[in-house]
Amino acid sequence: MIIKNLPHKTVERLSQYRRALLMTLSKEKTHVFSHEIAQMLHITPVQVRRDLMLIGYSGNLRKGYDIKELIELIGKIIDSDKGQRVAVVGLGNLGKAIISYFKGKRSKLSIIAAFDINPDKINRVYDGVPCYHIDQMTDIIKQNNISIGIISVPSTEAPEIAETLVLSGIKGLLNFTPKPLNVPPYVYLEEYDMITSLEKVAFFAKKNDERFK
Amino acid sequence: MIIKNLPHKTVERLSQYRRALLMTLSKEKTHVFSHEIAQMLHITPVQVRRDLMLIGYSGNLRKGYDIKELIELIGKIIDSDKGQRVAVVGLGNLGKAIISYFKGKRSKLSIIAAFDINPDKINRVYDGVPCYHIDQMTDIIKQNNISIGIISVPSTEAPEIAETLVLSGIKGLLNFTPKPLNVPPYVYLEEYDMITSLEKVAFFAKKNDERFK
DNA sequence: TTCACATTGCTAAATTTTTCACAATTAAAA
DNA sequence: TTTTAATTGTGAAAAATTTAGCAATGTGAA
Repeated sequence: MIIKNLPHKTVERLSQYRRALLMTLSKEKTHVFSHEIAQMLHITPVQVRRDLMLIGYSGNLRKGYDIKELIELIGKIIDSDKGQRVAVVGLGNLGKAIISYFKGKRSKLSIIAAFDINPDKINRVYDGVPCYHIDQMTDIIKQNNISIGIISVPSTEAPEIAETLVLSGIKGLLNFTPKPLNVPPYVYLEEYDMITSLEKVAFFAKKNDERFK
Repeated sequence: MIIKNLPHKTVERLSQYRRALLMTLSKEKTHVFSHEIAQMLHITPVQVRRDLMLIGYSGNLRKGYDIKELIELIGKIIDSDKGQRVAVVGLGNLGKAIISYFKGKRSKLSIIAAFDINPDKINRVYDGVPCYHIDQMTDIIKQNNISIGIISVPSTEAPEIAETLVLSGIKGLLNFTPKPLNVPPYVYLEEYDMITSLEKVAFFAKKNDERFK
């Protein structure tokens, strides 16, 4: 299902709604109100309703939204029906953390390969994900039709890795190194830097603290 | 230095500007143009100039911005002059990754303690950060005036950990678990979920792919 | 010294995102 | 059956964020 021009932020929240709903799933509770979802995610109920409106989902006026239906619909919108395969490049602490976070998280995304240069790691399997040498990256990506790459190598290596991934035909990249990358426009790039998050927390914690003093 | 009502997004970008500038720092290059910063971070030059305007920094009309001066000014705005101390709770792969990311990243933020329940980890030092048992958390946080907590425990534990941290007097929290938390308004909470990032990449990669097909 | 021109700084406009406000609706209670 | 009360859905307003457009300026070249 394709809905044209879904706002960036809405896409992000849809993923969060689904995650939160999957966590609250139970036999007794089949429906959820907008204000319940809102409370879980620290946003407003209107925003939830607006997002659901954008994806054309209607709730029941007195019972709220059908949890199972909603989860399914979000899947139809944000997941690719064929599924998408993911590779993690760099199997250090972060790479391993990502893989174990992912374990058991159903979803149409599956991490099916990891790459590293450390011989101790190569040809071993981590949480169900086999690790290969980086030299094999292009081949394995092409063979397995992997379309998404997660970069968790040391930042000095990041640009070269990114280039190789792009040449291997990757369609989306998630860069966890602090090194800003450059990719062609047909590759979607998302960068996340922990330091920035932490500095943001530090800044607003400080500000908050002054305000509540 | 305090500038009232600095936009949320600007704070985030200031941190990124600093990081990017620290990476380009060299003897030969003392100045940088707005379009150079912009290119590194995939944003527009106008946006860079606007942000710098908000913090009251003036560049040189033909040479651009003085890199050293700018780094220093950003520090004056987003850092706390006394510095802020940080604790990592949960020393699994993610906790270790965070600590090692942080190593050597100067800055007024310092990770000075880690907490876990695994006896093998307790009383050991990881990348310069000592690990204590979670039972000691409140004491150590108070003694060392730690104001920021990073939560990297399994998501089931997160709410309890958050509560303890809040009671210990923490001012800001960075939650890496997919479990949404609740904290009082005087605590700044930032949540980051890798799965959401990855799903976003997947969604826009798919969309991009259709567009460029 | 004068000129050319790339860049900054900034106002105003545009766009995106969030919130308000309230009519419509319907499940459950009376 | 009627009433009540809580919730949805949404147009319109507000707020936040980004971008356009351009005058002003200062550097280096002529």
